[in-house]
Amino acid sequence: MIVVLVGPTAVGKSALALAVASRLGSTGVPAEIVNADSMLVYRGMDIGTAKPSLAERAGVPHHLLDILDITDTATVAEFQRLARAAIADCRHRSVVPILVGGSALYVRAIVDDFEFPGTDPALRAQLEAELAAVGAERMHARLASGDPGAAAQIEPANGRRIVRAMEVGLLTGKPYNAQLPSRTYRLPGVTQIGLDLDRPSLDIRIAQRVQRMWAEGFVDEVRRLAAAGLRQGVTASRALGYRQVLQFLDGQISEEQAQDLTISATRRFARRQDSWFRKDERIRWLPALSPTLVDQAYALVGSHPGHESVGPAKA
RNA sequence: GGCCAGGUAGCUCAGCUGGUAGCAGCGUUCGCCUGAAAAGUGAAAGGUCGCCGGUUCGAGCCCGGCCCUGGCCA
Repeated sequence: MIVVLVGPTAVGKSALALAVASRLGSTGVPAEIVNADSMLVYRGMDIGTAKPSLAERAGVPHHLLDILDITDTATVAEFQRLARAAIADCRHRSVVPILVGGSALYVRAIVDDFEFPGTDPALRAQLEAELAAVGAERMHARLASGDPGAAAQIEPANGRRIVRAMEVGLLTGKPYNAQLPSRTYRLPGVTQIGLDLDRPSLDIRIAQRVQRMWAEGFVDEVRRLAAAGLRQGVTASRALGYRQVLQFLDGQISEEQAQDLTISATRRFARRQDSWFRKDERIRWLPALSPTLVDQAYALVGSHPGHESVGPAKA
């Protein structure tokens, strides 16, 4: 079996994962946590990502934390490979993997039938340069002439997706399938648990969390990382909070603005996460603030068939 | 008490010589998403234009009075 914990930022996924892991452990079922978060993979990005501390992870092994350098570019496809390997590894050792993530695309890429067409850095760079020179509208028109189906699915202003569609087209010679695959698990015994919290409460928690980050020295963390090349990191430099603090360090905005912008950007992100997860009818939702949350989660996990044995998983 | 500026969308503001208020920014709501996803993108809702009266065919815009806010002078 495999447990998947999803939900917007700041609802308490990490804490619940630890609690469920130790609960399972106490009943003789070892469990380990597999991170499915695109920013927790970066070494040195601790405060701003609310990464579980070493002390917190002491009892439970965590996978896929601190595996990339700030300047590396994280990608879904790569993450998919690593996470599936980690899950397979757990299963071989009869350990229950608990996948924790806030990005539906990442989670689905790991757990669902999901295949990514290849990529080519040089081609990508060339297309991106053209996009920058010509603009999204023109690129969209070009896409439309070669692959009308994809163009119809992609917004004319969405340069990012246009470039990727063109890249795939040039690489495979086939039209780009701009449709997401159906929601079907490729792994057996998946229990997906979502943490639910009303907007006002979540907004408050987000604001408090960001303020706490500042109090814990977030700005210094970013300053250190900036010296280590954070600005060169394509993905890392865009992380919530890090981007805003970089703008502050560059003198574009005030520190107070950086904090306010971080809060509002995080709120917006939480909304996007929400609309993503709400569509997945396989998720079992639990009230995030319930005093019996751990019991409820454990009940869902424990009742799942496949508890006793799991066949060799192919990943 | 006098002078000046200002009171327009939840917030910050724009507004033509008076002719049905702005594709405004932020926020909110809803949607899209296959190698940057803590990314990228689309749409919608929302206003008795401070209050009362006057001029006018017609006033957010002109006139008078009042209320409120900020600043300057006493």
